[in-house]
Amino acid sequence: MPDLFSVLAEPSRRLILDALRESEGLLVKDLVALLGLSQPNVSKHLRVLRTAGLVTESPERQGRRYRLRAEGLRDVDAWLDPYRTFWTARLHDLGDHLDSTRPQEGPRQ
Amino acid sequence: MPDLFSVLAEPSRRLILDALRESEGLLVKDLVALLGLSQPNVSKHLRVLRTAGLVTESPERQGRRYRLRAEGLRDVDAWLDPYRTFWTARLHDLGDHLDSTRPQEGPRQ
DNA sequence: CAGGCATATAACCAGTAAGGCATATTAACT
DNA sequence: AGTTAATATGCCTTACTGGTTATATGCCTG
Repeated sequence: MPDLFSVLAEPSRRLILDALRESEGLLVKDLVALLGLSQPNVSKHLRVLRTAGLVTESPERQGRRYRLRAEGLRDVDAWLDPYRTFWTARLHDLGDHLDSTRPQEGPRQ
Repeated sequence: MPDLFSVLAEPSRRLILDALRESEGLLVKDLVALLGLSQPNVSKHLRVLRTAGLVTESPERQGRRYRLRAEGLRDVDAWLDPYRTFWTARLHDLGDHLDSTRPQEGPRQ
């Protein structure tokens, strides 16, 4: 129910996503250890993320493995899109001073 | 001080950005009329957006013109980037089954 | 210089959500 | 079944923030 941006507004939540992105699946306890957050806190955040479609959960021998579901972020990407064309236009106007602030840029589609 | 995602988490704020994106500059009163929000409310949001570097303000004959500053969104784009590669990879691995399963966002598992 | 717009700011209220602690649930193992 | 490990949930408190109303500021214009 809460929209994607609100979900991402929580720093801890982004940390969780980052962690999951780099590890292809983690147990709650791993996240707790990794991020130094309390277990209930992590569980709560995971729930929000799951509801938002940003992570998936699957039962495992000892615990539940959470994995990133990056496709959930496509909506953000989509929202960003019209703005993106905007700033590329700008870029061209201003003479790439923008690029210098950002090493490797993967060109948008 | 508040991070970009928190700023974007506010629906009204996104509306303002959208409006500015499509109009190349608007006065506060225009935004008020356009979005049906109260003037102080709009002003507050604009301040947040300005602080976040998402809009610029310039004095005008009768009022202040606010313009979109899309480059401010590059950080979001940058954050998204590693995830983006992720989902393109996935897509390619799984043979687009993701796309088909995502007409309107499936219920939670 | 007075009056009026346009906008910002201040003070305040209310909803909401994060975090902590305790407890419930579930699952494996013995 | 009893114990333990892993995770989820409920309750409570607290902090933050959006929204409103009222007021201040600044700028034109007459």
